[in-house]
Amino acid sequence: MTVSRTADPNVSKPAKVARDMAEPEDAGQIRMGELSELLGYSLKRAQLRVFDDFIRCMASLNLTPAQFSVLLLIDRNPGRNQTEIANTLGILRPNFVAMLDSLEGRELCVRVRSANDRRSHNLMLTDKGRGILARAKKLVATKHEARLNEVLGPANRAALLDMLATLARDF
Amino acid sequence: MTVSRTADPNVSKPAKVARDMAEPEDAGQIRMGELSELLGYSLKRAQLRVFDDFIRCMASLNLTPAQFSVLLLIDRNPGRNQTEIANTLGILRPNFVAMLDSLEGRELCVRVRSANDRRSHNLMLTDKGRGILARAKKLVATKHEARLNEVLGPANRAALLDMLATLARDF
DNA sequence: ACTATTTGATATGACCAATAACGATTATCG
DNA sequence: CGATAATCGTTATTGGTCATATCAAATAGT
Repeated sequence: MTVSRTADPNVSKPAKVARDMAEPEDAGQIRMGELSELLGYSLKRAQLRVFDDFIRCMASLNLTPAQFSVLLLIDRNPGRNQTEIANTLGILRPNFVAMLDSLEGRELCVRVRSANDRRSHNLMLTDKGRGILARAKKLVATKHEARLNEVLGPANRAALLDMLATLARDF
Repeated sequence: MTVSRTADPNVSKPAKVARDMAEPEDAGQIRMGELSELLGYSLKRAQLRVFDDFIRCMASLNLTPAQFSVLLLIDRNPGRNQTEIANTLGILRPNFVAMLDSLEGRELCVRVRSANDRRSHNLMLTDKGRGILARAKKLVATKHEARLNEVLGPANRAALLDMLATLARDF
């Protein structure tokens, strides 16, 4: 993609507001055209904002959205191997290795060689990992999702979630 | 982020469906846990799908979502400079250079040194660029957005767009 | 005039996505 | 059994995007 996370758009050039005449007549706001009707564009924009807020809310725990989702999934499905966890998150197995290295290096989870199949690793959280995850969940609920509820309202938030799930599933 | 575009998630391991007993009792679906309630997660997932479809719909014209948005913006705001266009799209100026190089190389737009300010380039579409843009808009309307309407329904699509705009604006 | 700022551009680094390939292990099946 | 194929985690590598610092040229401010 291309839409940046920090190059805040529509900064609107507050410099030279209300010009005292004499200029090519434009110099005003830039017209978005049918861009405002493009679902994909708004989708991307909203996603970047939401992720940004998520990261800010998690700053004290230093967890990215992806890391959070991995911890969550391992906690809910202890003993699954890397391929299974990576696949359900849409992460390719090669790229999942470094990610697990990081989490395991922080002692949030462990790889345990499976007894049945000595090729695979059974993944599970450490006590520390469960503690961090619990704190992370609280932060998400009280800071992140709470803010979403403020902006959207509970009903809209639920409706939005439903539509997004529909898109991710049936599109 | 981390969610991949092609590592299709929830492939669900159709191998070994309906096992004839005798297994560690799990081996079934992986539990998503509160991940299904995480707005950011669904947002990302949906965004990747929509962009993927956009790219497929545009395959004949070879336009990415970002390139399409640039052409659209230049068409609606001819004569603006690179900084202005890049900023409103959330693209950083350095990263916008190669993008314009590509579009200009395909003769879809041109940079014209400004007479007033000889530092800046006035951007405008070529005739070819306008032609491509017109065809692109048709493809988006008849293939891409039409499909979104099918899956969501017109009312839901409008509501979704509104909520996403709200998020991108007020969040 | 002198300094500061702006514009487009270059170079570079960090990170993510994607593919191919490898060693170790397990499954298949003739 | 034994050969072949498939799977698991891993490494290496490539291409793409995002971000920062910096530059020369041009302009603005004083």
